[in-house]
Amino acid sequence: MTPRLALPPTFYQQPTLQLARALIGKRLIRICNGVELEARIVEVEAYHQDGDRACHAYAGKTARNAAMFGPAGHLYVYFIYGMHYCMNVVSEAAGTGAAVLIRAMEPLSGLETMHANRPSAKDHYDLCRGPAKCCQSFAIDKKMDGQPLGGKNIWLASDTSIPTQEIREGARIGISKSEDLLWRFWHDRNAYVSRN
DNA sequence: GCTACGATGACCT
DNA sequence: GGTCATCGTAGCA
Repeated sequence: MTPRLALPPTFYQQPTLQLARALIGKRLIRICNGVELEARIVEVEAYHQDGDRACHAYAGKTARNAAMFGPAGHLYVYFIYGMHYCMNVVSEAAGTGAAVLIRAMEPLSGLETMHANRPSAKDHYDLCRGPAKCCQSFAIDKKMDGQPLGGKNIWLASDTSIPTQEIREGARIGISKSEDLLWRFWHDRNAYVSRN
């Protein structure tokens, strides 16, 4: 079994696009009702206030996106479509609005609890195959907004060795602005990715 | 105060 | 591939 050690704060200080790539293969670990949930990240999208009109921080800081302007390595969790939550890893120095959206993960352990958290999932592939599904399986909502990764309830741990050449990049999904930016990164031909 | 809409998912055809 | 549930924000009056 791979180590459970949290990644150091310096990991989150790399530029947003670089961090987005680096997040592919990392493991997200969360303690939920005493059960350890673990999954590896297989799909992400980067968002940055500078020149990215799809970024929630593009128009400046508000109560909703405040966590994006906070220190790197914290969570930005937002509510969308009246019923879903999505989680981001905050990047860049405090004062800059940028983050990486976790779009899909491959469940590794605690699958029983994930299914309990997300009853509509028909199989383990469907537990974390989409940003809102990740939050549902991991029981992440607004209460986690602004929380640090590396605390005792939730943290990121080292790689599950995905070769760099297996990481693909392309246009982000579900946005209607700045669609030209190729800021989505995913593990090629991975069945847990929302779209290949 | 009012209103449009969104970094989605479930279900239908 | 299409529809729609459901509500917090932001933008505007």
